[in-house]
Amino acid sequence: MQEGYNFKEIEKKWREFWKKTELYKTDIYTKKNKAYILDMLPYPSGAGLHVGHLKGYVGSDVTARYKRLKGFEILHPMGWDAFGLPTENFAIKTGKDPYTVTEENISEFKKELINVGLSIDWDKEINTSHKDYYKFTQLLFLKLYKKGLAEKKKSPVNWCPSCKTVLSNEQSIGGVCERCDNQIEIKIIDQWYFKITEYAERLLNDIPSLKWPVSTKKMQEKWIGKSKGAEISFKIENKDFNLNIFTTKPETIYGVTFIVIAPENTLIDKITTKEYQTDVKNYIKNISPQSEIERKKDVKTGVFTGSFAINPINNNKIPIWIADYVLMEYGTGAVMGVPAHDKRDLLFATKHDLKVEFVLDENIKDYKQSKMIIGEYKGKYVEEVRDNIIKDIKGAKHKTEYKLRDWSISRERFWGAPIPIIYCDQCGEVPVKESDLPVILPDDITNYKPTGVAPLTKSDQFMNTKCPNCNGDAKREAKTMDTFVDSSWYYLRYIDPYNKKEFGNKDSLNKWMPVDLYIGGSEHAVGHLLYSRFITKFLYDEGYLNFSEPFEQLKHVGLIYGEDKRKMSKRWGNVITAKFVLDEYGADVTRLYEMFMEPFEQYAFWNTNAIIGVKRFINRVWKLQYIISKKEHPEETIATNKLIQKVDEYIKKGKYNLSVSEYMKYMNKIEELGSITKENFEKFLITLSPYAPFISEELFSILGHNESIHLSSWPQVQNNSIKETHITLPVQINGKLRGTIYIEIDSSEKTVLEKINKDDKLSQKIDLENIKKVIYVKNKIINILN
RNA sequence: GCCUGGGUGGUGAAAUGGUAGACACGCUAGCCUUAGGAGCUAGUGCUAAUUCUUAGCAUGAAGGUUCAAGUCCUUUCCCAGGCACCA
Repeated sequence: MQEGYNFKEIEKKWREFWKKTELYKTDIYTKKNKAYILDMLPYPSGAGLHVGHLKGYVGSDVTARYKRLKGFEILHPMGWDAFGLPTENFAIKTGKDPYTVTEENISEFKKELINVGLSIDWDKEINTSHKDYYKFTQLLFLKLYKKGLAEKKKSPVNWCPSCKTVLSNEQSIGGVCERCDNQIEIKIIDQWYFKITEYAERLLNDIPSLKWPVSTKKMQEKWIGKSKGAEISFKIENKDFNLNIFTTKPETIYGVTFIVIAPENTLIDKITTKEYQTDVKNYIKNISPQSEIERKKDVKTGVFTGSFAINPINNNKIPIWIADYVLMEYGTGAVMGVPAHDKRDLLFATKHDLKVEFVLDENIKDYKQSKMIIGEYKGKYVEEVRDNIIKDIKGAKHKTEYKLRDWSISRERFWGAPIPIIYCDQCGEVPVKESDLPVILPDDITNYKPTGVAPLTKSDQFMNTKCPNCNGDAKREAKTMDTFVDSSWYYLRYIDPYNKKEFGNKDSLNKWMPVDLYIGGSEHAVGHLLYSRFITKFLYDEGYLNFSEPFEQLKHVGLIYGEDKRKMSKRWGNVITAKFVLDEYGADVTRLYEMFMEPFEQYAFWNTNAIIGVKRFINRVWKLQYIISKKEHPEETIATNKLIQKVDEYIKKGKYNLSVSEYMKYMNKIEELGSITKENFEKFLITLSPYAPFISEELFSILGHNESIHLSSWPQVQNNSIKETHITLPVQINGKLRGTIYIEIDSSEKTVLEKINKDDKLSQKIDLENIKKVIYVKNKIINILN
């Protein structure tokens, strides 16, 4: 009587065994080659872990286990992005404190991740909300501060009226809050910034060297948004100052018919003439409360200032307007209006009856192919004359602009790392001494409710301190850091998580970094991934690291949607929890199915019905132990070699779905042959073990091994073993498939034609006497043209 | 509008320019079973017919290159994701 496969007992047994034997512990000081396989730091939300979260973790675990079998020392850690708004909001809602909420969520997440059989070294677990971690987040702040790369400035910020906090540009894409989808307002307040813009050029230049998805690299390039052009200074009639504009097409200066400045531009008061003051005030009053999203209209509103500028190339007098289609944040907050060669300027000119003057015979397909039609350089291509024109314009210079803005990092919320700054009446803004870190979050706050004022101001215990300079009474900065700061350096901490003095031991960091394979969702294409690159470059400059890119290879995991094709969410009731699938089908089946259902990077709709195929497969794997035979079939050897090669290739390429197909093909073959040798069975189990670590471990031990399958080596392909001797060759006649013939491998054209001649069916279809041409690709195809 | 990806059976999907649809789900028939939402066997792109065979048609559409195109080139339509007044 054959026993069925009882995953519940068996998986439990091996989970305990792996824990007890510390099977997945990383030896940081190893002499072996290293591989750092990392998942993006999960946010332990109260909603729990669902099947979509698992997919990425299984993919990285497959790779980690594969590389372990290939003889690498593996660092495959896990931790928690534990600070943040949702936890704080949940705490407010339930009356619990964020510490407890976080602990509960982490423990739930961790349990499921262990159940799924990830080969994680849990000794290296990190938690960004733990003081031993955020001490170094604060240290990072101080290091940046000392280099002038962290600074407080009053500036317009994205404000979420619902979360009552500031958001970064990356968190407010499209003018809505990333967390709650509310519309963003623009507020002008004191905020802390990291000057990522200082690194714009380097962040851009290193993109080509990354083994990342093209789309992500392109997104970063666009986000950084480098444009080369010129800054041109315009004299203003009857005024003693100039107005600077930025343009990428300085050659069109001949066609400037007006100047437009942004409504937020501080020069407006000085430029506006008396008689236009009321108009201008009204205009600005009407547009300023509007959010950016409302400003993105094709209607180009604007108002005349009453003043005129002088075009430096031809001394033409041109009107200066104010319009909200000009953005203060980019360039100089003023543009030259060239309606003939700019769509927006044309819309504006048409609406406000402004002149249109052509400069170029514009080539619609390629601007570079346009020729000048007026001025000194008439008849020449734009590209050749640009530099000369910049030279010709008095007060013009080459200028490069970036769309990238500084990184806003301060938040008016409680559940984050406090910014280590002290305000002293005598000394002003003073950084906390490094030796005084961490600045610990207080435990005397019970009401976190967002009011717009940082909650930490309510804690006297926290706020009151002494000035590190003069020892006088002083107050602490009450804002906390955005969680993206926590996660901008965490990948370093896994290497040396207990280090009390530094981010991590320098030698260890340099040995283990960069991350060899980084797996996570594409939603972090510009936020987290750009911040991490910036921080790595900064720490490189500071001499802590000898590498300047943190993630060598990046792979995105596709989202899993609910069975109803909507995003998995409590709101729709379509969440398939990790717990449910693991309880129902076990870890091996869950893992295999998540890898099998579609290409890894692709989004998918969950389908519980389809999981049965993998379940059947696992049951068949279990039954292989009953058909072990001493006699090896030649086809069995061929199939085994092929399996090893294919799976090897597919894991390397991240084509996880295709390796699962290979296992199934192999299984079909073995069942057809009716037996398998112990040796081949072992090889099969080892190649399967990265995907199905439990059943492969159990069967390996049943085969008599005392040591874990996960400590064995990837099987070798036998080169001198039996190879396929015959193949089926497709036969085409005039380009159409008419049949196949079974031939010896590497047969000559002559042999093949003879064989076709002997084939009753094929020879009837071909006029073998009148062959015009034969195309024979060895072992691939033969095409006979009559 | 711009930047990425994609359009292949009833479904998820495979295919270094060389037998399109591997592998799996589903479906159909049969076996086994008290039962099947378990298991096993066979079949399954579409359309014809003279149906154990054969022919034609099939990878969003239209052209092109080639002995040969899902794959390369040109035009075009549609879908998904991202960005979007960046001068």
